[in-house]
Amino acid sequence: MRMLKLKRDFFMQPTLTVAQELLGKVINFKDYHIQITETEAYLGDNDAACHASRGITKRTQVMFGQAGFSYVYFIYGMYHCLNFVTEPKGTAAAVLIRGGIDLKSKLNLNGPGKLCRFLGITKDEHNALDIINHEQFFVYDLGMKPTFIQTPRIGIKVATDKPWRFLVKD
DNA sequence: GAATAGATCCGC
DNA sequence: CGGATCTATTCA
Repeated sequence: MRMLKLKRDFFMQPTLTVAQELLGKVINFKDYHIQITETEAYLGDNDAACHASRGITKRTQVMFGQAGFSYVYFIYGMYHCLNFVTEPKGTAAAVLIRGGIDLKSKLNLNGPGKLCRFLGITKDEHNALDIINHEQFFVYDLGMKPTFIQTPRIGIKVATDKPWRFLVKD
């Protein structure tokens, strides 16, 4: 099985491209291997649904940084959501990991909050990590190209006309 | 300082 | 549907 660790070049691509290409990739987090089945693209420029659309804050500053970093935010007082930053420094954009499959337990982690709870990802410990140069937290490619479908994004109230959600066809 | 809404999930 | 209860924005 081919196991190719993604380089920063991958995340430097346009965000919509990265969101599509991430499907079928595997997140290695400590001893967990999560195959990504669902992503959403968030573009800071002209995307009202993006946290960074109204300027830089302490929470969103990571999205303005370099591609290939993790962006973990805390929401609703209970759940964390994992994103990967895309685009060069100065451009706020990220891909939200909405769902995946744990390759060991075969659990279907359908939902960003669920996924992060399973992995034990927290904003305090795992935000703004460089996943290109990290021992226990990175993404690798198995060389597979799953067929996917494209739908409007979920759980937001604005910009729902943008079909920037991608999920692997079952 | 207070009020409110939000990229969520679970239990009743 | 309501609860959990953090973060950022808006209003006073």
